Amino acid sequence: MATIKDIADVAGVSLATVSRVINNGPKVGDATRERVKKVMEELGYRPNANARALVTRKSASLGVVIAELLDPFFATLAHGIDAVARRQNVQILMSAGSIEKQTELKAIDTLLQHRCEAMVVHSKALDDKTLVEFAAQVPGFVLINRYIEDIGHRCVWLDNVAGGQTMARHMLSQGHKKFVVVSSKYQIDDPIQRLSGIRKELALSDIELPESHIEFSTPDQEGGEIAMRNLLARGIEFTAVLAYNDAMASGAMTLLQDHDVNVPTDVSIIGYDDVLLAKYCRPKLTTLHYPVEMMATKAADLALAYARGDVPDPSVTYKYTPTLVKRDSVMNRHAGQST
Amino acid sequence: MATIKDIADVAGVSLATVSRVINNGPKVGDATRERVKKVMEELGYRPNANARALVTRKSASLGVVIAELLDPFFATLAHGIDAVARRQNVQILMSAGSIEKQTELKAIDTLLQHRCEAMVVHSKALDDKTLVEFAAQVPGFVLINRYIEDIGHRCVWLDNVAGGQTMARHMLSQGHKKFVVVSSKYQIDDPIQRLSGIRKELALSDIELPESHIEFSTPDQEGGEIAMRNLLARGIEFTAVLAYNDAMASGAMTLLQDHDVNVPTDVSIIGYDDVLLAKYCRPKLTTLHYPVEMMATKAADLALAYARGDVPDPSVTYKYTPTLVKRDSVMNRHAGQST
DNA sequence: CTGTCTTATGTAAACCTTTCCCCTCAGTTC
DNA sequence: GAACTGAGGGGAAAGGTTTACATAAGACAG
Repeated sequence: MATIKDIADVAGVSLATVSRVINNGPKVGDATRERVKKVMEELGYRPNANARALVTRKSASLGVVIAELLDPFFATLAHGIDAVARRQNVQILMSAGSIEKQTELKAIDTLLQHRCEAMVVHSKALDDKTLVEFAAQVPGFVLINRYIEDIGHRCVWLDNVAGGQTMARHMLSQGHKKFVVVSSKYQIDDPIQRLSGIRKELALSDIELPESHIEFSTPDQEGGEIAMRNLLARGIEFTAVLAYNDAMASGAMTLLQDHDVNVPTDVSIIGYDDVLLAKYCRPKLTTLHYPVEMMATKAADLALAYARGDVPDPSVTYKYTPTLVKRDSVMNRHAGQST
Repeated sequence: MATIKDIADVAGVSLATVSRVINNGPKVGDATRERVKKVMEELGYRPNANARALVTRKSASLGVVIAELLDPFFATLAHGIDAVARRQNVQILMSAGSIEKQTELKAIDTLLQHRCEAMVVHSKALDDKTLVEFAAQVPGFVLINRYIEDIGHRCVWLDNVAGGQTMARHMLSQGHKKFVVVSSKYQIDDPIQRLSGIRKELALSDIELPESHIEFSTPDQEGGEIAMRNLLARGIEFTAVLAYNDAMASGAMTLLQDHDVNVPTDVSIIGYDDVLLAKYCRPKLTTLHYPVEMMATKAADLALAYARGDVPDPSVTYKYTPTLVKRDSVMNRHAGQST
């Protein structure tokens, strides 16, 4: 593959001049510029990104660590980041972290080996200290879906407690009094916070949520089915199901329907995330919208800005709040119709 | 960040020796090896991937070009590739091509700038010639979901004609005689081939498929709804819907249900791809399983193997065939029950 | 015509690794 | 004891680019 030197030789100029042309630098005569460009074209020249990164100590790439590409939630996340990367002409280095300590660590490490100075990281398995250390090393290290106070201005996160409250409040406003919760068995921040929000809100109405009314399972459709089966088997009476996410909600709903329990007439269900699935299950899922794509682009922009050395307004924080999306899986028990 | 030179100085050895330790090379005494390793540990040394790629002309990374991260089909594809990358200790460089000529071109170009010598490319917008040229330049250039004869041994693809035939054959076997097709409006190979397979199979039973029975729209749920709405508006009678993919099938199904048409009793629907959604929607979708994850890992393995200089058996080709997955969206009109 | 600016261009060092080739030294072999 | 062997280790070039610094040529004022 042609190098800058080949171009210089053919065009009869020095390496420096070619480099200036490539980078649209100043101090090059128009005639020379054109000639060099023409030669580059002819030889199919492509700058060597590695050499460039080596000498400039900048990588023109954005590292991304997410849990799991398969999950539509992360796919949306990746999509948002990709949009920014494309706009800013930056290559994405992607790794899945699987919410496992070793894997997440290795993913970040590899990114570091590439001297990637902007990264958007979704980490649930690593502890605060480790992440703060990485942040100290990498100027454009941005955390998504997690808040750590020490590096708060580099965290783009969702208020899950408020989310939990909103879910519960909506059900309460629709006249529901008997609740069960279908939660994730992975005890990372998210389910814990959402649950605490739920509890907080229910407490305001003097409703208690005994442990037996909460079932933990894998945060996917199958997990939702299993959790709901267990709840049913336990003979608990309820009219409202609060699910950890849309997948679990959908699974729970499927299982109820298989047991001839009508949704929402007999039992109402609310999800969380508002992924595509929410619109396409039947009945359509009432859920909380997680503005993940917006957050992803924000995180990517932020990472790239920090990497460039820009200092975004340090007073703003990047906390987002989920919003209620009313569809057809929740019924108003006062009025007797779904809302 | 510490460099090899720092390690050498502290450990009191030469650069060459440190390099040998890093690469587990020979010619290093046990004592020295240990000492160097210890120093590397202490200094938190991380090899510079860029410098390494520059000097070795190998990049230890795998380029991936896919259409669109949001699409669960591509998410699965990416997931399969990621598994291989992780196993082989290779970093993924990911770009979305959006099925647009310029974008796909640019994505590949960027990969090339990184001197990525293994890439898995999903391209629908670029012509054969362009791709063959790239393949000539990049040893590990592998095409997924596309077949080009000149580089047939570097294509991992699905037999879409056979897929179309299977869809039609299944519906015929269930006693269906009145067909409509919901296809993609993007006239790339896939919908054309699937449609031709359908036609071929129907012809065997002397059933014709007039143009008015085919509706083209975007290959997503909304497109499925729109297409079905148009078909209904046209007043066409049918009992079998053959959809371009699961998303369209699901959209079409939703619309039918909204019009009080029962699936599968009144109308049977078959999808294509067998993505997660097929299991989530109600009734569960009978569909063709596209072994995309298996194909993705195959493609990634192949790309990496070619990049290493290995020459896989040139006599084998990587053609896959979709298989029928029977769920609940198709009814047997002979027996009167869903199969 | 000399001196001073500008503008266009060239030279060479630096970025960090890998690897080829050379050197040294201790132990073997005859 | 000379010649050889092999292991452990070092020196230096190479890989492609950017950029600080140097240089050359022309423009222009005085």
